[in-house]
Amino acid sequence: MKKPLVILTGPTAVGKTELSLALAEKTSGEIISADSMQVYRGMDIGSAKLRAEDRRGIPHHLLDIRDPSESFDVTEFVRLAREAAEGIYERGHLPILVGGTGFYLQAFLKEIDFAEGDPDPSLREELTALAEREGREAVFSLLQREDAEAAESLHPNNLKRVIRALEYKRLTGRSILEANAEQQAAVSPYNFAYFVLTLPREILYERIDRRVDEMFEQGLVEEVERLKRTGFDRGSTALQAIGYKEVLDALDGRCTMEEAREAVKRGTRHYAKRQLTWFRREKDTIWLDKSCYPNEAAILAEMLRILGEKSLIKA
RNA sequence: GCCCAGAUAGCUCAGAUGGUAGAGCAGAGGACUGAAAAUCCUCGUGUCACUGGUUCGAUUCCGGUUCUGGGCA
Repeated sequence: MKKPLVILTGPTAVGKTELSLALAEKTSGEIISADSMQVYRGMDIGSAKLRAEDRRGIPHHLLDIRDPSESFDVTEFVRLAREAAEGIYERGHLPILVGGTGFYLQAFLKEIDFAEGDPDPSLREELTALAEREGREAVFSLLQREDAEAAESLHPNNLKRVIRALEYKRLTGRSILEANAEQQAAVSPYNFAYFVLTLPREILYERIDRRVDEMFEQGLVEEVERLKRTGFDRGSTALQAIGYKEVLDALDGRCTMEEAREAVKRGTRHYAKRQLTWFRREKDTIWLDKSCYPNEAAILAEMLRILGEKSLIKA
């Protein structure tokens, strides 16, 4: 018997968090955050993290589990999310994965095996340096020599992926393509419902603009100043976050705060677009266009109906 | 009112010594298997303001009109 699992995702600012609370209440669910930036403590306003006092007593897992100076990646996410899910099952509750990091959702859902090919920081550094010195093509040609097949599937400019392919090959002696193909065949061990909440692009972009303005009103700049004081390392994963890197640029005098605000809006729009591309490609997704329902209650009713149909909850 | 400079893709602008035009940004589509809020790829026809003239041919030259900046009254 497969274990029940609900996924609630969608592009940033579509309203996942709000809906997730009502859903959890109706299904005796617990929420596992699938958000690569909400894991960081002190990054609250810019990551649109639900405040503890607004969680209505519903358990939220994988929020605030790292310092911004620490790294975090999919494998850790999968490990921790699995642990959290175990506990939820033991309590007789339903795990609800909520968040917009599609890669994390996929890795958890399909239980992608990351046993082999641990990252090698010194190799990454070396190859990055080589790219800076001689160009990305130089690194790419290494891959062509060592794993021609993988090279063919990658664009020479996509340095991160080229490095990873090279790293995997050198560490395991196998092509990353081979490993990926194996994982691709994986069947999810879960009985799941994968909801993708969406909105017409124009409306979504308006919501994004509005939300970014709200973040600034709520003190995003102060939040970044605080992080900067406690050591916000320019190389850290946390600094890849939209909203943080732009404000930091402004604080460091690289642009005006007004320019930073526009850059945050633009970056968030681009991000939402990328998320939609990702979700479109995922199989077995259930799309819910908010603009097709009169209100949240109607969407919730539809979700509950589907969950009942799939025997994820008692009808 | 006069003088000068502009008027070209949603925005900022480039350009052809006359053969109907191109960048950046925005926007759209896509990829993604240990950095993923990251990383990377692809996509540009628009009455070249309007109107006369010169010309085989004008968005490009000349005149006028309108509008927008700036200056002088």
